[in-house]
Amino acid sequence: MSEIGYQMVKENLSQFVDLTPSEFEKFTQQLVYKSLKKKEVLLQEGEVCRNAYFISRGCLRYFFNLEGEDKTGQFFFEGAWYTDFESYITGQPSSENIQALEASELLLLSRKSLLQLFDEIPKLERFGRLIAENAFLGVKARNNSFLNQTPEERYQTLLRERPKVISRIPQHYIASYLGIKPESLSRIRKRMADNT
Amino acid sequence: MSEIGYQMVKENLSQFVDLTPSEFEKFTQQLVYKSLKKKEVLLQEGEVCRNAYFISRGCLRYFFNLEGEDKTGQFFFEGAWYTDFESYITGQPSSENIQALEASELLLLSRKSLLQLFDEIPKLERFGRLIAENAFLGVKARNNSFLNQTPEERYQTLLRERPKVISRIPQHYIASYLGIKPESLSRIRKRMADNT
DNA sequence: CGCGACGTTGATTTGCCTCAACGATTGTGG
DNA sequence: CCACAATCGTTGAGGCAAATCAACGTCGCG
Repeated sequence: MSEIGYQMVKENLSQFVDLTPSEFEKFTQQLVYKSLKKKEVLLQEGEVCRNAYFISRGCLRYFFNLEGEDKTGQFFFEGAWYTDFESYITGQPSSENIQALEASELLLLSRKSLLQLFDEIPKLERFGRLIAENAFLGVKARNNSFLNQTPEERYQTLLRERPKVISRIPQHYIASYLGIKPESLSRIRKRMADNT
Repeated sequence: MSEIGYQMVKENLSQFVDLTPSEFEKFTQQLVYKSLKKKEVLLQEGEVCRNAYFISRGCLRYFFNLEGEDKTGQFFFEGAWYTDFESYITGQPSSENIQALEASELLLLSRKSLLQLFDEIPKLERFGRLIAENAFLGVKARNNSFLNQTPEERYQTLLRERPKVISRIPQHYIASYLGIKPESLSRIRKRMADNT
């Protein structure tokens, strides 16, 4: 594991739980390094998601493939964890796809390793719970954005609150995330530019 | 607590965790009965959601109020638990409203009581975790419905998978849940009837 | 260098929204 | 218990935003 990745995991964990150096060591020993090329697919729908991914560099998205069309669920950047919880926890095949949008470096934590760590370091359960709670809040916020906002408003929220998405993600993926077509996002942007 | 409510909680709990009669007794002793009239509001946005609600009779919805208009997040029926997790856990003011859509009977479990029960009956933590996991899956499924389906498809899914919603919830609330106006739902129904 | 991916623009269609009106049903106060 | 009012669902006309289909320029990568 790279020194930088090591440091990033440490910072991430310390937000949730206080580990001694030796406990932290135990944690990192379970992590498996994986590098990904741009556009490489990490998990295909139908496969079981056996790992949680810590992104030490790059970014991921998860998406659905419907009738040949991609629908982006969410983007994740360096410093974050992602996994398909449902598949990870239950061992059922995943219904989503996970893909790197940039050349990325990941640290993989298998379900098996995580459960073992829970045994060895009980206070890690707190980490597990807080990660799950965060995931819940994120999904619910996204829900509310669909319920309460128009596509244009969702785009403006993105501009305001997640500049990384705007600056690093190709526009047609953003459209797919907003639930509209690339042409429509192009026109929304044009409209907004005209009204300035 | 009514005998029926008692039995329903027992059935609910037994899906998640195995309690001895005396443990179950401890649990039920913490529950507070509350009855609600049709349309009565249980929690207003801005208030802290201090209780989880077990619905022993009737149904609830949670909704947002935007510019005088209601946007329904979800419906819940007898036999289910609901609470605004974010507010319940953090103690922050809730941004949603909770309302009974029928005359309902609830059993309230305060955050304080729950934490105390976790201490007394450690295996209840499992119940807490599973409830949270279920909630997560529910929210994510709803997310996917917005991302992957048209309003008409969402309505058809509802028809197929949640007949209780169709038969017991007034149509304009269903429209608000689907993210459309009552007039549009009426037209969708007409369209579907014509194409039969 | 050439090809494919990406973003833009135009013309047209489609589905939902808005505003308005109108029965039917529900609920309430006298 | 009835009469009236409010709520609810439906329908019509017209507007608007996104989808669709098509074309085209640019950029990046092999």
